[in-house]
Amino acid sequence: MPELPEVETSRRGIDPHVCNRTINQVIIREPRLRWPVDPQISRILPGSKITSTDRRGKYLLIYTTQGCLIVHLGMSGSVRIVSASEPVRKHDHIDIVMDNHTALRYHDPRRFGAMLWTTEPVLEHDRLRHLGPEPLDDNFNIPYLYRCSRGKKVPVKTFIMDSRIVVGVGNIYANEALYMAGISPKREAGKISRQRYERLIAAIKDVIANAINVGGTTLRDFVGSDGKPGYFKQSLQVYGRAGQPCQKCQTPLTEIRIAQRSTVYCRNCQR
DNA sequence: CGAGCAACCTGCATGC
DNA sequence: TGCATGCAGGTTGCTC
Repeated sequence: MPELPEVETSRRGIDPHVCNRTINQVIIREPRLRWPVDPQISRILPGSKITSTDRRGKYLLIYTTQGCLIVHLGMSGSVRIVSASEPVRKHDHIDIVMDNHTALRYHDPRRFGAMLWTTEPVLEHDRLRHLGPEPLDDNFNIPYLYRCSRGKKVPVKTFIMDSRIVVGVGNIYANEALYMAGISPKREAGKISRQRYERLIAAIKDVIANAINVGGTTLRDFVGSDGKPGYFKQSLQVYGRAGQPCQKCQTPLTEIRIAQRSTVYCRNCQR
């Protein structure tokens, strides 16, 4: 479910419901996420106030007067605002209960996600320290990406999915951006010209910005109902379309695996 | 050091 | 109907 646009959509959805609320209780039903949830937070957080939310890559940041919760949704995680009395479903692992009897409820069947706690400067946290620039930021630009790519032997798809290079480009958007840029996902990152990286950067910024914008229109549903945003499916050009004709040249789209991830591309348009 | 890949989990679709 | 298999939007941390 969650790539960067979904995380941003979630953040925007919960923000007005959590900011300036005081935390009454933290209920940890299942601490075994990607990393164990610090049991101390059930003691520390009650009484403190949520001051703001932010996002770094796919990490959702919830700042409080005592420290910061760093939330990752993994492959299957979601957060939503519920009435604190709403019955829990399977995989509702954590509730942050607030003073108006609502709760921020964390749900994650596969438990690849995380909820970390820090009282240190957040961006220096071990999980965030090594992250590359945000894809929509101006410091994700041609000189930067071109320089990073030199000498890299990995396929360009693996390269742009590396969070040390740029954050937030997951499997879906990597496939889409490479299609938009006309670059084969298999091509060696270090052997791609500056000009072609220019196209690729534009494509990455475009696909992510569009997904965030569309996500915004279904924001209320997303938060209220726990449903998938469902926005992207219509606009996807290659992901999940193996065998179907390329929209530009009608060649059937090819599916291969790169670094164990499903990769779909047009072998005619993408070189 | 970089590159490749197994591992962490559950749910769901598919095929026998 | 039941069971085995393979796949899924992410990331870390092993090996070589």
